[in-house]
Amino acid sequence: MVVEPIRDRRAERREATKAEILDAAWELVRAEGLAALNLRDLAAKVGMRPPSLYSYFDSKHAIYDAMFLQGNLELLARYEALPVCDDPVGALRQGSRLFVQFGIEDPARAQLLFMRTIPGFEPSAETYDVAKRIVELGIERLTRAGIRPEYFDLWTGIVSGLVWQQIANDAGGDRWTKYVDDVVDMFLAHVNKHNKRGRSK
Amino acid sequence: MVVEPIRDRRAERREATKAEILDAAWELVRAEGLAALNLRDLAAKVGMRPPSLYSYFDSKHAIYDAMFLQGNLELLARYEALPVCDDPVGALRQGSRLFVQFGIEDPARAQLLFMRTIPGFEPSAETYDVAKRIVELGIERLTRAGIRPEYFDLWTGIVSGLVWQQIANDAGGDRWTKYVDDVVDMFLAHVNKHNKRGRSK
DNA sequence: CGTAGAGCCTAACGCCGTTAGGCAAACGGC
DNA sequence: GCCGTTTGCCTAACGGCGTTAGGCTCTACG
Repeated sequence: MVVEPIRDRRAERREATKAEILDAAWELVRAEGLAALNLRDLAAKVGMRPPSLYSYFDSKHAIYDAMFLQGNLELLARYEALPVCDDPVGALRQGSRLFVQFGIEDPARAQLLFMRTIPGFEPSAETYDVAKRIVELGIERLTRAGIRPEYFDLWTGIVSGLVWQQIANDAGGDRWTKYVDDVVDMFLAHVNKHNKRGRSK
Repeated sequence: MVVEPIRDRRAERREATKAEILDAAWELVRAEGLAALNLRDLAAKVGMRPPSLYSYFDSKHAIYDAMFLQGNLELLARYEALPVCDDPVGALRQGSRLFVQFGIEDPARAQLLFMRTIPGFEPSAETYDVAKRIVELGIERLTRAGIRPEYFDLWTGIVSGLVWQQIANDAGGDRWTKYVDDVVDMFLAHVNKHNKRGRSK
């Protein structure tokens, strides 16, 4: 094995510090809320002065953007780690549970990823692509379950609403799993009814 | 008719100015986003210096609170102005359409009223009561349609999700009316199925 | 007419994100 | 092994934010 160029060591160190900053940011955001993040506290948490953060991120929005990317990568990884499920309905249920679980377990992250509440923050094109891939995975599941495209928006709205409602009500426990299953059932029953009507025409 | 005491004239004037400030705040919030509201622009819009706003509101959060109250009163008024609908299902559909319409027509207002995205802002007890009354009106409609309490949360989650989804996707037109009707149908079908199963036990 | 207070002002404070500029340590070429 | 460059962090400061202190002016009222 070749010796690593020293240059890479530096880059590694740099990436490690970036990761440390992001970890601290997540911690602050979880504790105080998404919009309450501020660079002075963040810098203090990683043992720096505020302006030094600008060696690693161009702006506060760039930090949000990096967090946005991290969150989406995490979600994508979980989707891909899901055991294969041959039953299309089971797969839809599985994916929906994953999404709701992901949203509920970290409300601040859900707010960053799925709501647009920070004024002036738009995810960069690169990070947005990952978000798109996740949407595609969801669409794949919907399609396999026999749901037609005109219902996709309705479905995402319903599932997001579930997450939002659980977060807003500080709902504990795992009652949400029943909700998810209920919603999958009712949605499938509804679109199947319409599909049949459509076919019989 | 007795002459109005001058004292009341002053109070009237004061209330008028408060209303003017709130109107300007709504305008700014609609144009720039909820969190982008700032006292300097707001003061300029009503022809004052920023500190003068403190003669009318104790803080920026007090302004949000007054807006929160106004928004809820508006929604309540619309609910009460709804023509009476004897058909329980029709009434549920009617109420749901009203809610979604209300949310979509002013996303910033919906964000203020139904999401908790402003750090540190909690509606005061007084204003919160109005919000509760609205929830009760919704529950009344659900009950009349034969839906049991355990489904209330699920329903509010679904309807809020619809609003959120329409806002997030900048969806224009009135496609949402179809969505609302779809959702009402599927929800009723679902809970009726469960009701019957429950009864047959 | 004198006094109280309402309504608005200017000045300033502390916090925020951000920029400018400096200084020491680490690096890479000779 | 020395020297210029680069890196990583620093201090100082700017403009914008919400907010407070304090003063001026004009109106209402005894």
